[in-house]
Amino acid sequence: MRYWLMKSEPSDVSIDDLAAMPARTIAWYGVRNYQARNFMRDQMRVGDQVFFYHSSCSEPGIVGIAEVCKLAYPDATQFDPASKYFDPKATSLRPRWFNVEVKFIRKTRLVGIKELRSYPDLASLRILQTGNRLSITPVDPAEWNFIMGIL
DNA sequence: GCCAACGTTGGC
DNA sequence: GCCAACGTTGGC
Repeated sequence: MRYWLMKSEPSDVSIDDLAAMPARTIAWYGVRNYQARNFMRDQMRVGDQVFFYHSSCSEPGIVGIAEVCKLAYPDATQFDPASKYFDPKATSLRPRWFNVEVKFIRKTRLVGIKELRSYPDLASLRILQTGNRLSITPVDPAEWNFIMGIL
């Protein structure tokens, strides 16, 4: 089992939005970065644990825990001309984008990016590295355990 | 709104 | 394959 951190803009999908979904699950649609796609398509397995992170907002940081509940499959929005995620180069025979589905586990207190940066134990956390913009990043077990310990 | 740090695109 | 131009991310 692996650990991940997944960013979402709360104005798009917040942790509360996830908790309010019918089965408390959501398709992680809209990823249009190959590295992030590859993590979902090639490495994520059902049961992997996820830190849910709010980005591009007034209080960026970890806000909850989720779990991968469905393996990657083609992202439906790439085929929808009305979607902002439409990709004219994608076809059903050759889909370009994939998404997993995640399930709400629980909310946590807000662990802001400034606090995350304050812990030497988290110095190697991927999202804290300069210039890292990946919306999905792996989290080392040691990093996961450390953060679980400060929640 | 700014801007650093990317990733992608497309002409050559 | 190179690389300049462009678009995006995301904290501040």
